[in-house]
Amino acid sequence: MAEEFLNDQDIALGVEDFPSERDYKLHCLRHSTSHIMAAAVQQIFPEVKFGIGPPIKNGFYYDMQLPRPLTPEDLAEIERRMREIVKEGREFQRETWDKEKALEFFRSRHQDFKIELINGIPGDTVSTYTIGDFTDLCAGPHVRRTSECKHFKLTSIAGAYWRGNEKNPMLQRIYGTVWPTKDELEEYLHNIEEAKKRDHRKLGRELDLFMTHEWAPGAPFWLPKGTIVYQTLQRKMREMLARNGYVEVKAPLLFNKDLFVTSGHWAHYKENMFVFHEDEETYGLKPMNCPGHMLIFGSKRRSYRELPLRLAEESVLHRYERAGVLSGLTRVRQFQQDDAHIFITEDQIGEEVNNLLGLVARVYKAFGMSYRFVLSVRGDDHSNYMGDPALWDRAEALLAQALEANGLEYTTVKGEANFYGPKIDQMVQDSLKREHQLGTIQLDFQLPRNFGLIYVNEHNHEAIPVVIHRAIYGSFERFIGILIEHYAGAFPVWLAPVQAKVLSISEKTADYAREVYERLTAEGLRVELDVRDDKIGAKIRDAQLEKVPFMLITGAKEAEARAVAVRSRERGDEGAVAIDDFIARIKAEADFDY
RNA sequence: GCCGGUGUAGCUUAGUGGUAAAGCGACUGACUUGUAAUCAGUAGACCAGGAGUUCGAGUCUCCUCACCGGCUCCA
Repeated sequence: MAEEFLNDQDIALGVEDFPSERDYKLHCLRHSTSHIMAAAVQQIFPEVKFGIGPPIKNGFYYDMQLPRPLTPEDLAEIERRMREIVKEGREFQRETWDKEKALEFFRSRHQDFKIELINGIPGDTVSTYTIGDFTDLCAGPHVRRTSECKHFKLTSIAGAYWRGNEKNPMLQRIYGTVWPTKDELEEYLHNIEEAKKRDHRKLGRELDLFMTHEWAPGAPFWLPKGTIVYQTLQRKMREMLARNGYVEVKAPLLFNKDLFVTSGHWAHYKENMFVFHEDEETYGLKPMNCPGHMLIFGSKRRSYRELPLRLAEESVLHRYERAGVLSGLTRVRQFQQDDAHIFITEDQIGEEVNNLLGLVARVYKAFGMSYRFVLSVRGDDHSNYMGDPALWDRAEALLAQALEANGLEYTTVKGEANFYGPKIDQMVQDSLKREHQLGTIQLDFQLPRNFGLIYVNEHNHEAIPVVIHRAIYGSFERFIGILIEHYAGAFPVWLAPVQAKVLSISEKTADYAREVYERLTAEGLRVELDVRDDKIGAKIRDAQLEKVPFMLITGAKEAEARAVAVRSRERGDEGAVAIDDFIARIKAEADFDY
């Protein structure tokens, strides 16, 4: 560890908790810059009350209560004062104080949040760090001097509840980023700009994939090109499920509230449902397919010989998401899932979850997407969950075993389980590295009991089935949103809304271009025709911006030879080939199954 | 839902109290083109919606809606 960099007392502090020295160094740098920001804010607003100011991925933030909302001009002024503090090269001075002394100190400065924090710290002492006239409660570690923190930028202002609880007061949060070198800072800012170009909301509009309208918040319109992507994903998934023992059903979208009372959604999920009244009855749009599938299972006497019974459904679902959380395709109110409910015996859980994890791996491999698994288990307060704690223990253990049996890395998160059971979620990142949940495998010991579901086992006894709720894409909407960003809009041939575009050199060869277009269309390919009175360069530019995989240039030479000059989206001019040869090639590329 | 911001032509933006602009796109015409933008012309906006202040509002105030960045919550 560079001794110049760190505070003497901090050199041994916590380094072993980090995967590398660089991570440790970045942690200190970010945490220290957060203190510098707080010191600058205190100069401008002496009455500020500080919350917490931790380092985070790529930067840091500090939460604070201020007399008025911050403006972008404030950020510039804070940055200016931070640069002064950096230039001064103030030393980070660590001290250990008795709690009494700390309480007195922060009380005299009306730092209510710090007092709350001190009271929550075990032991008799706390540590503080001082840079010049700014002293903060802090466990450390920090860099030696503020001059280490040169390459920073404040990035945004946001609101955040004190201690993350929406019943607590909302503080103002300033986000910033900081790096060891100027180049790294610039690279980081550049990468963010680049990532914004891949934003699915921007590309969705530019590529005519989907649109939204203020009269239907949270409900995307799928335009012709987006609908091709949507339906292609549906078709490939259906084909795979059909090969893997699933049957598809279509249940109603609108149900009497009694269904949801029975399922438990009325008690636990009503706030997220669209509910209305008709004929003195209360109805709800289904937010999930599971209750309908429970009715299908319960509609007749079932035998163990029917299990596993895998009911798939892609119906439209509605969830009332709070207005502030809607976002593009990744958080919507109306969507479809590649949903299925698998009814099994308790003995079949391990094998079924194993098989499912295999399907998941197969699908995601097709897109080359990276992901991680999260095992969500229940929290400490069992009253939030339905059913016997012993059943929960069993369910949680079975999911962990299946992950381990498949050699999959996962993290366990307490308190994230559904009210009816634990689950394995699959997380992926969008282009800005924000994480989203896609696939999910949820064990459920509760819902079948609520619906009184039974099957007759091999001993002619009645038994209660276990249900697995599962989706591989998650929702089509969110999956496509992620996929657009993953490919930056340049879909592979099998998924591309337009697989090839025929471009005529001039009007003289427009007839031949049209002939090629009709020939390819008749072969079942998705083709567009551009015979505008424009230069070939302009047509290529447009097709390239539309991210069409193949441009087929047709001029006099090609008409003569019954050929097309192929230009690849990725590789440029590939020369002329016979029409039939091109058809064979593109069909080979479009031939695809999970 | 909460905090902050934004909303001007299909898209990207200019316009800070006095007659709504530009580029791209669209349309029309000319050009007939060989691998990322040919030229010219035309049309297109009650400035998100509503209320108010003012002689006068895209511009100031208030309310509503949508969107963006976060928080909380979740496919």
